Amino acid sequence: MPKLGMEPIRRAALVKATIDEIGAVGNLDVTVSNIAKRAGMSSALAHHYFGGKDQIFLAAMRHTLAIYAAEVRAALKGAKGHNARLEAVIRAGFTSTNFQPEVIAAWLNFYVLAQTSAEAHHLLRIYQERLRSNLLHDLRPLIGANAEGAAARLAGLIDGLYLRQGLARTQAKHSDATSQVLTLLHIELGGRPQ
Amino acid sequence: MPKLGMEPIRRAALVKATIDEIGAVGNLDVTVSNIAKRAGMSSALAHHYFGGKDQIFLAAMRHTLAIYAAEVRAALKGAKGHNARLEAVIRAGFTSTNFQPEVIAAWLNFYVLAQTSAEAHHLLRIYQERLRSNLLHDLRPLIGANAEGAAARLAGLIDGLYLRQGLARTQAKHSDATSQVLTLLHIELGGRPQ
Amino acid sequence: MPKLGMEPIRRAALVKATIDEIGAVGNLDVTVSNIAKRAGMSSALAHHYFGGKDQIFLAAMRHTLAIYAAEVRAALKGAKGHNARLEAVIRAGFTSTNFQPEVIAAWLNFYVLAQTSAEAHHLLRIYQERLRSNLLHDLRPLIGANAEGAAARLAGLIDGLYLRQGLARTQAKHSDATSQVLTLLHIELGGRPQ
Amino acid sequence: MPKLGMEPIRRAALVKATIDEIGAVGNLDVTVSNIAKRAGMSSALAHHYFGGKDQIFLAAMRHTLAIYAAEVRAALKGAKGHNARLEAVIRAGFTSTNFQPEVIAAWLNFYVLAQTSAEAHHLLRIYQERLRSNLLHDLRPLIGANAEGAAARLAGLIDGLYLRQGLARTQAKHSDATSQVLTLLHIELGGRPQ
DNA sequence: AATGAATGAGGATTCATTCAT
DNA sequence: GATGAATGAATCCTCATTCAT
Repeated sequence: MPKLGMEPIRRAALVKATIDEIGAVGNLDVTVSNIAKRAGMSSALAHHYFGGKDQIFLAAMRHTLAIYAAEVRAALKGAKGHNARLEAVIRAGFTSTNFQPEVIAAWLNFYVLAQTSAEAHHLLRIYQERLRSNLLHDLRPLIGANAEGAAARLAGLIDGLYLRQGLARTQAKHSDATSQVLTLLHIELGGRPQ
Repeated sequence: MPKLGMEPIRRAALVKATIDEIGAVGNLDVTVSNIAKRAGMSSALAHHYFGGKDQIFLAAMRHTLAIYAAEVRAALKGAKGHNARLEAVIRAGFTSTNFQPEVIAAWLNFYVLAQTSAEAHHLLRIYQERLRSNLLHDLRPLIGANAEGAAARLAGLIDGLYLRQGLARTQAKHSDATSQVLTLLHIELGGRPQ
Repeated sequence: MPKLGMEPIRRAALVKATIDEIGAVGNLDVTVSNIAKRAGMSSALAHHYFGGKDQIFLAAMRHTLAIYAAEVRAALKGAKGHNARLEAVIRAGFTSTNFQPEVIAAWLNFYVLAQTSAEAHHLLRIYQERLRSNLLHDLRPLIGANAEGAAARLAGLIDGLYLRQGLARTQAKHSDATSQVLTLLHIELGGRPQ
Repeated sequence: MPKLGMEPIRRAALVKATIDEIGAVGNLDVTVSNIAKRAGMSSALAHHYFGGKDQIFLAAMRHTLAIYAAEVRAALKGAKGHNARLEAVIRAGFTSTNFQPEVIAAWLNFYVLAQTSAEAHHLLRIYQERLRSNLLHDLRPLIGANAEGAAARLAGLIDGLYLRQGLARTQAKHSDATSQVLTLLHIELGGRPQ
């Protein structure tokens, strides 16, 4: 067998390497060569499988978003009731998987990429819309007309804490970020600030 | 006859051009040549005045931060009372000056720059700390022990809304962003969500 | 089951594809991959059968020259008398088969190839020599000492018209080219220009 | 040692180097690096002055065509009478300047370039049209209705002999080529072949 | 017989930066 | 003060070619 079926393996390795490399370098000025090296192959092969640097970035982005989406879905599966579901959605965003330095760095850079790449822009929009709709779905039964605003604030705070975490070079205390958002959820639902 | 006092003029022109160029391109992959062209001079002169690309970026960043700081200071000057001061701080961040597309794009890119440049990192930290301390200063008398958390949430939301605005290519409705934060302030102070 | 006798079929397909590809691209910057794709096989197989790009080009060249030679031979077979034979040789060069855009493009590129490839140079020489000798063979009995010059001019004109046809992107009016050469033949044989 | 007004000097050096390099390599697979090296500068500078490889080629082509045109013009200036003018036009094409190996190689490659580059195509068309019109201008008064055909044949023969000279690696006997065309002129004008 | 996998080599192009004037 | 000139160092991408299966 002529070493068949390498494509998915190679692609996965490249996607992983891309995120790691972006995390290591801190921006999108990563070279295809270095990504490929990190993934254990030649840059030519990376081009062969992805067609170009842009495609590699987009694949990495899709992967990151997919992981996030999967975590949310998994979290929702075990949650009963609106409150539990809202909590689950929030916690999913700050999972240790999602809150690794490389991933945070990648997220930030995807926002930059979205300034130039229509596709990246689109992907980010989808993420935002999904987050908003997830929150709205369970906020509405609880607080009705206030749900819209609450969802916007919760989503905004989640993104803002992510952004800020990119700056804090400390080993991410995701518990902090999580609890801030959960607190906001609490008070949005009518509880006292704490 | 050598023109006297050109330096500050040239530097200002370059700083302005840098922000505009970053806004136009959407990321930090702007060339010194293009910045210089935009500022009406040769790239060699840009190097002469700033020493290098990094310094140009940092100067642009300092400028943006300085503008922001000035707007906050001015807003605080006319504000009486804790509530008014908190509102002023919040509103200052979403001034039309600060909320121009180029400026938003620049902010985002400064976060990226802070991943690699210690100086940029430092500047962003100062901004964050100042925002936090401004909020804290007037929150503490009002809500005491809850002030810390409230400040973190308000600051996080401000940054998050900024980030999100970078994506929305619509002509910035800064009123929306402002009112979201003001609403959060309101409920953090014990009001009912609205 | 290994297919038997595939070799000649594959080789023929590649030769055909090469000429078409050169015609489509317009120069020798064609890739083995594209040629192979056009021929319905992998580039590895193309290498397997020909050993390398150079060999593929040479095979395509030999094929083109062979076709030409065959057409001349066929035309001569039905021609009686010196005049008829000369006409036949001339007409054979402008057959619709030989005068297809791809073929003309290929010819031009073979001249370029002959600048670097000794073998290509050799093949082109053979073609030229054969044309010259064909013309000479029937000119000599008719015009004696003038035959050498007349042959050189006729051959030169044939090649020149070919070259020019490469430029004219119009659907080849081979009749024009043919009649120009036939007219030259006429006057070389002592007729009045017309 | 940067001086002012280097541009025309550099451009001229690059054009010259391009023709020489094409002559040396035998085709258009020349590298900008090698052209630049031959011209005594870095490839970056070559790009700076021309913008890209294509532009370099076109400049070389324009230069070659301009030289040719100048030689024709000069030759015509000293020629009195239709016969003399026709001879002058013909001889000009085979001047030692135009008939250097590099120049012949360049011509051939320009024909190839014209298959892909609209601009190159255009330039070659202009050359052909000018040659045709030059010939026609002096043929018409002499042979009237036959002028069109004669011009086509003369132009075709000139190009064909050029093409053939590209193959003959012998130090160009331009006298031969010239005399062939002059003989054709002679017989087109009603003389006996010789 | 046939091909997917893989790569080394090379080339066009860009750009920050330096320097002499 | 100001700039044209100049380049070295990258970087993306392509492609002929090889090899294991």
